[in-house]
Amino acid sequence: MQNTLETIKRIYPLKEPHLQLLLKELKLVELPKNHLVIEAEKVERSLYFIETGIARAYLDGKDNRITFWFGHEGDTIFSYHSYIHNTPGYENIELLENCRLYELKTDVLKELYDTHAELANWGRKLAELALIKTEECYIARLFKTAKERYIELLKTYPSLIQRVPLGVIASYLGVTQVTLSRIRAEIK
Amino acid sequence: MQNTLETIKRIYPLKEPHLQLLLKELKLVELPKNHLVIEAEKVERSLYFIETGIARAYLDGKDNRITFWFGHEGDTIFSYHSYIHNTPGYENIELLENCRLYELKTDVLKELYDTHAELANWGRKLAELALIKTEECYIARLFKTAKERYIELLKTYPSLIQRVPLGVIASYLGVTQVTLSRIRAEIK
DNA sequence: AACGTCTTTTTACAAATGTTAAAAAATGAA
DNA sequence: TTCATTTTTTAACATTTGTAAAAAGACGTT
Repeated sequence: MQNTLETIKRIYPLKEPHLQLLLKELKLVELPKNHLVIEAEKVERSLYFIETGIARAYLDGKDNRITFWFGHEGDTIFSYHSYIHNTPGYENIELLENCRLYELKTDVLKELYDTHAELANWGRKLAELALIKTEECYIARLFKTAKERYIELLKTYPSLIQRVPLGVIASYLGVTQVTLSRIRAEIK
Repeated sequence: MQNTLETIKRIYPLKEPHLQLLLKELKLVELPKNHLVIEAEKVERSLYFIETGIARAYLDGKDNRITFWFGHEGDTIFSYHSYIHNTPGYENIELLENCRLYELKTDVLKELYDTHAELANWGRKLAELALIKTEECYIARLFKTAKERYIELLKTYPSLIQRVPLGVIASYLGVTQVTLSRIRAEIK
């Protein structure tokens, strides 16, 4: 659980007893490629830490499917919308390869938040960090061209191109697959 | 302080003593239209609750200025990026009219988080709610056309059109002012 | 009212991206 | 290897949006 442990510690420095309180609630789950970890229209009862593997979040529109997030080792899979409103979320999160995840039940998490100030602060930090990541994603989308974001994606997730159809990546970049092909032709 | 009080209570139900701990740290500031509450390249030491008025966040690109957020009564003005990393943020937040704000120093806030579990949970909820708002903004941008988002903006901030140059709104919608004019011509 | 300034709309044209379909390339199974 | 299937690229054309500049409108001042 090396990656997950580091992730948890990096979020907020927990003292040993509180760290153990959290760790003992984690359950290793090994899930196959294409598995839907989070399903739209369902109320989610768990969050996950990605120990190994890659995942994506997508959302179906009227006549298209848009991927708006990729996650890998050290990232968390968490439908905040579903968790906060206690209603079905809007996103699907799918594994792009066989993954090892650590699962944490949200009702356990809420209980921990209510009973331990240290863990409440850890949870605050978890949300704050997720917030600035989302914000960065949003702003990158506003200020960078699809070409710039494609080049960055290659750096951040070098293995992605091997494993994901280009149509998925194109939707993440906000262009059609044809345009992505033109971008690829341009930069090589 | 009606609006701010309601905002604070709505975030997370604080019991009276903890609510007072927070309230007594708030300081009313009245600031004029066009004032920059948050400045890019500066480390921010406060967050603000909008009691009355409208504000916007913008960011300067190479040759353009993009507005990516509007806020009004009940919203908070908070540079999470600057606060979390303790480095200068990237956004400017400008008042679009004379505003009454309640200011809260971030070092006071951190102190409260560390010493009171209730307030740590309030802070967690503050971040969680900000997160899903940002997420919704991001997703709306991916799935809705500029026209749809313009119509929604008219509903959410009916007064905005009166007070903000259309160029600003166009940048928020992700189109040029010419295109926004075309949209406006189309829907009336 | 008349003037200057700023904002918004309109126009004409250019550039970028989308659409559709076909060709080429890659992949996997027999 | 060969064949069938899927994915990616290319091409031709249509549509949308951007750019630049002019026209129209709004606003405040004298």
